[in-house]
Amino acid sequence: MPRRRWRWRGCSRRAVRFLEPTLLLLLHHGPAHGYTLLERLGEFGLGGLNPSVVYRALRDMEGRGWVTSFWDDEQTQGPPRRVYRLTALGNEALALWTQDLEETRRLIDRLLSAYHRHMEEGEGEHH
Amino acid sequence: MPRRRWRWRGCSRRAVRFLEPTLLLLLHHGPAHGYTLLERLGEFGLGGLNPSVVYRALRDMEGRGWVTSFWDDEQTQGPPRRVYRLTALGNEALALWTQDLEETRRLIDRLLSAYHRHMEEGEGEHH
DNA sequence: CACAGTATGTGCAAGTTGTCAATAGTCAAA
DNA sequence: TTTGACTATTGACAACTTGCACATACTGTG
Repeated sequence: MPRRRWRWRGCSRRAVRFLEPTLLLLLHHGPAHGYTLLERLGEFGLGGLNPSVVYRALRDMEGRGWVTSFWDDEQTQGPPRRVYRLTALGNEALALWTQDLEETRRLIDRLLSAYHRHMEEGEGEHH
Repeated sequence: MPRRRWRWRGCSRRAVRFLEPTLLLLLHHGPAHGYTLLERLGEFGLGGLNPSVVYRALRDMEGRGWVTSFWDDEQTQGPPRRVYRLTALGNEALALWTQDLEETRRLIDRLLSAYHRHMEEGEGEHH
């Protein structure tokens, strides 16, 4: 019963892994509504994520004290909106996340350079 | 009930995400035993993974036709060992994986450069 | 034989992610 | 004034992934 990783359920597997740091980064620029954040995710290649996933991530981050939220006073076309604001703790989390991202990038670099090096030597043959 | 992402159960969360391409890369150098692969993972920063995870990944990849396996004839100190060998399909999978890794790296780069750029401008303040 | 080390595999609990659908407000056309 | 479209947020559940504990089995040593 092999797991079917290749099916790539839903739209994105990689995207969600970077959802949290991206949200933190967006909020680092200033408070924002969930819906706005959802739209701006596209700028970082995380477009097309299911809204539920994004809202859930925001609530989770609130649970950890990384962000706070309150209902917006202003009237808009639609139901009341929640505004999220980064906390000091969230700011630290962002810093930790960037370290994590840098490590991840080093890992990828090592992998890719090993791959390309071996490709040049072996002419792309697998033995 | 916030999920506790920060607890980082076990040794590694990031590591498993790069397990498959790393195994494919190692096998690209030639056939190998699971146990050997397990040990060599450390070279790519994936050390300390639970053996079960690695063996399971290998069996899964076999299920997808990326690798084949057979029992080693040679006697060694221990039970018979399984030898894994990359298939042509696995070779293609590796190529696809590297594309995926390159995209991921671009994504990380975008995120990190946005972070650092904003840090320089804003002097590290979050609003 | 008991035990340590090598080598692989199974099962399940716990956690994560995707999808669907519910809710709820505003606006505009028919 | 009902219908539909768009804005916003949330809850519940199924499907999937991962970690851990343990099972198995073979070899060599005291």
